Amino acid sequence: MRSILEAAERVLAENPAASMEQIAEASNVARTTVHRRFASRQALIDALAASTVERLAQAIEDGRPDTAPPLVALHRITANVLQFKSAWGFALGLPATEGSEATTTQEEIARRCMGLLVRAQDQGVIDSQADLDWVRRVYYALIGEALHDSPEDADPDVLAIKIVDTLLHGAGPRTR
Amino acid sequence: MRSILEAAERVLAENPAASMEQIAEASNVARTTVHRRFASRQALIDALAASTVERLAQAIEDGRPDTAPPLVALHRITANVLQFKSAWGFALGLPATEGSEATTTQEEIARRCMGLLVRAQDQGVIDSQADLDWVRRVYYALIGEALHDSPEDADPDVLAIKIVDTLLHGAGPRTR
DNA sequence: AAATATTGCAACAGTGGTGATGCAGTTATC
DNA sequence: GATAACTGCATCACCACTGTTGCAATATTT
Repeated sequence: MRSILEAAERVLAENPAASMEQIAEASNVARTTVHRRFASRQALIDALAASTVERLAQAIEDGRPDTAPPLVALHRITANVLQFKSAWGFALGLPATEGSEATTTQEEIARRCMGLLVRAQDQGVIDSQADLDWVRRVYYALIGEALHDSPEDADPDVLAIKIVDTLLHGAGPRTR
Repeated sequence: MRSILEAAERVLAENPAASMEQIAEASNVARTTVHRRFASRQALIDALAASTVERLAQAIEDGRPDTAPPLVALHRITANVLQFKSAWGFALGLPATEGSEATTTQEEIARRCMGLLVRAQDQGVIDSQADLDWVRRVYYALIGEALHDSPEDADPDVLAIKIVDTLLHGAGPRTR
């Protein structure tokens, strides 16, 4: 059950169009068995997406987004998410069914993130004029980009520093 | 010929797994005709990717990346690319064959971009400590993100300002 | 050990896409 | 206007994937 989802993660990460056969093979199970657990390919994908996004939400929660000081939370959450995504990230981009559990949780995560950004803005960590929706999307993009080339080797904390620094100060010259 | 590629762009943008049939239909042509022009599905995709990335390179060149002042070039190129990508951007993410014409041109574009960033750094527009490879990827990501929600309506110049500003200064408080 | 559930295997029908071909009608070229 | 090129259409063989089922073998429970 869980092992099938794990195998699916691995296989689909390499080839999003992989067949049920390949997934079954990767989890050392007959294709029929997969079909017995998951009525359809879509059902499997939904289950995978839901399970993964659920754990992502947990990793974020561990950073205490609405109680820790914004900067601290930002760092901790970034590091947690990096670590999680580098191992399980693929399934988060999976095309889950409209209105599925995965989608709902994703939205919940976005709300959590916005809440954190609002607190950061209130405390002057983010410019008061900033478009927080844009900031959030940039934040997401930076995380994705950081993983794009430093998959295994890099220390999540180091990467997190880089991301938060870029998010807040950009690439322009430092005036201090 | 060209009209088929244009239709393919439109159709594949909505559904990357679209069939030759759907592409043919969208270009008001019989499926056989498509097959007569493009030996295989992959050949069509390669041609589409090559043609598109070629025009992107032109749009970048129009911004004079290695003669105009870095900030000016950055703005102009960003606006040009935004405009181009909002209309034709999808095909740029297409899985072209290894070592195809499209891939080569992509690399050429990346080199052009790096050259511009180096000049920007030399002139103090970008921090002398900055990791230019990272900056370039962040730049790409910002462009992608900007298009993600403002597809048609927005003025490319306004978006370009937002992107360059974020790239150089981030979301932190303004000290001026 | 007996009963139950789970699995692998083989086989099947169904679907949908790919790529090719022959032919007849249409369009462009000279 | 004749010729050559192109197109649509119908059809074909072929393949890969999905989803189902029956059955025998294997694990699990009790």
